[in-house]
Amino acid sequence: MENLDVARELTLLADLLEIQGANPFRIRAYRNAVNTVEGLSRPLHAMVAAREDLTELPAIGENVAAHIVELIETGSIGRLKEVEAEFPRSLVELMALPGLGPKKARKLFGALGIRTVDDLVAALDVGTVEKLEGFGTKSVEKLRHAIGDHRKHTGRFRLDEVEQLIAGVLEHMRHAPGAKRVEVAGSFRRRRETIGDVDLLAQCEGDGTPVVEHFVAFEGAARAEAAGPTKGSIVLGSGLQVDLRVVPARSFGAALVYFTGSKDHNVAIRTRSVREGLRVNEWGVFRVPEGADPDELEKEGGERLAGKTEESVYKALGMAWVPPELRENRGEVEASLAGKLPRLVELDDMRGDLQMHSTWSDGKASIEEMARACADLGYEYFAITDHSQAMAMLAGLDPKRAREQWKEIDQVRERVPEIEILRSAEVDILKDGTLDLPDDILEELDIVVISVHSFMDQDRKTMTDRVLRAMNHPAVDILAHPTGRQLNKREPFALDVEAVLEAAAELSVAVELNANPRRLDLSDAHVHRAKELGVPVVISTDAHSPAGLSDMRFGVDQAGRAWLEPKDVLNTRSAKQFRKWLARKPS
DNA sequence: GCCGTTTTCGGCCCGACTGTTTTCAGTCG
Repeated sequence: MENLDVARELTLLADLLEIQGANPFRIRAYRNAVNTVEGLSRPLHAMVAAREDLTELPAIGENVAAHIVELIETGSIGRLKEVEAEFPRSLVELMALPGLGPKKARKLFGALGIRTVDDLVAALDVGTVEKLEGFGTKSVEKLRHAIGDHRKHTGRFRLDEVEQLIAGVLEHMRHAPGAKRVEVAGSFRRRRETIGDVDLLAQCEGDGTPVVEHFVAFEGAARAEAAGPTKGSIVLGSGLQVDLRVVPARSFGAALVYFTGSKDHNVAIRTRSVREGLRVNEWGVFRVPEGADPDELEKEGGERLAGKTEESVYKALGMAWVPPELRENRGEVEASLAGKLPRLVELDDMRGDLQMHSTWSDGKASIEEMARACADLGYEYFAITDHSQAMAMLAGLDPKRAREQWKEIDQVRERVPEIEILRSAEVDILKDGTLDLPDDILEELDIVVISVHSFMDQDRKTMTDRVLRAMNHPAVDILAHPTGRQLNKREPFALDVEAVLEAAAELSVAVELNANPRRLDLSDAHVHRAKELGVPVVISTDAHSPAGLSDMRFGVDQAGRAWLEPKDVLNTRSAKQFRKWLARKPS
């Protein structure tokens, strides 16, 4: 049982309690606990096994701690079973539909016995939903659209997909009448690995209606969901929802903080500000007048302290500006107040790229083309890591071809002297944990990268033992894409990541943060755990062409979400310092 | 259900838009 499984069960409990109509603050308490669990870098099952006190964790008290222990030790939560007896867990599937919340889900279930999206479709078809109190022709129409979208995609889009999907919207908004500036906020700005919907912010003085009207008229919009004087919402043909908010310059920074989120981050800073007699909303930071009832104030009532820039908003709250990647209420608020925010790793810090392929295996470009592309990026060094022989369909290298490749590397070293080329290979970890190239080849490589590409359905113990055995080979330097996941496509394979990271620390093996936006493997929480354990991290693109080298920025963003500083990332080191690390082991 | 520079009870972030409930609940972020 992984932390994500625990988070899922607790979320389910919160959702069902909401349908049941439980105390909203109790529901929020569960959701706060979920946020803690999702951000936790250590596995709860290990903490439970070690009899650690879970109530030490933020937002987890006696009750939730008991639920977690029960879940891990018995596989289920009694409290959840009780609620499920009243409302089936399939109802939360309904709540995934935009516009359908807990109240309506309860109503559909109570009045019509609807449990699933399929049930809902049937009821919509026979017209019984429309007759329900609280539902009308419009809401029925919206539900039909929502179901269509729901079936079209999994609900979330990868970061790189969203970049492409919103390019047209951003171009369109450049011509919005009266809009001075348009920024993307939300989870996209926080650089989460997947995005649910996109939040745009436009700056405009006075009435925002023309900006919103221009926005909803975007030709790529399948339909408009909402359009008011300060807010609009469209759904693109892909099913991606894009929301727009329009604010004046004096509020732009406050709105940017607010719509960048995360929700938990906002709640944390607002809760703090209430204690200071301040009020924070998307219009600014305001001092609540002595004796005034905050509920009676206008949205911009009271003395305005800040709002124009994000920096001013945080400063008014006694905080340093927080990088968007950190805004998850996982310690950044406290760190900001204490002046102890990390200086996150940036693209400019990167001095080399340690995984890429050439035409020697499944890459699209020659070694020389990759070398020149890396030199153009300003790197000091890079590693050519073509596949090993087990990857026959990818033209993986056997010992003979590896030696041939080295001759070509020598030639390219002469032709492109401005960059250091490391002789390497992405060596397959075979089914039994042995490596796919013989020791004499491994010893002659400058750097050895290993990874799993086969038998990914092994059980957790077999897979973990296999990876640990491979890591114990003295020639190994880097474990690449450790969990094998592909976002929205392939689940990570069963692996005890905690055990792997502990071994990496002991064996002085680095772990890769694969920067390819389809992978981003390890995840941010696991990378954070690597940092805690002192495991060196490398950020590599796994590029199969010169264009693929630009994926580095996705890896750097993810590293920022894991709180990584330049010193935590091996390939921020100069070539000389990196060479020193390579020489750390006798072999 | 959690939490404490209002410490073991009484709070808990704040605003916009939609649809339909003629004065506001539900949903969303």
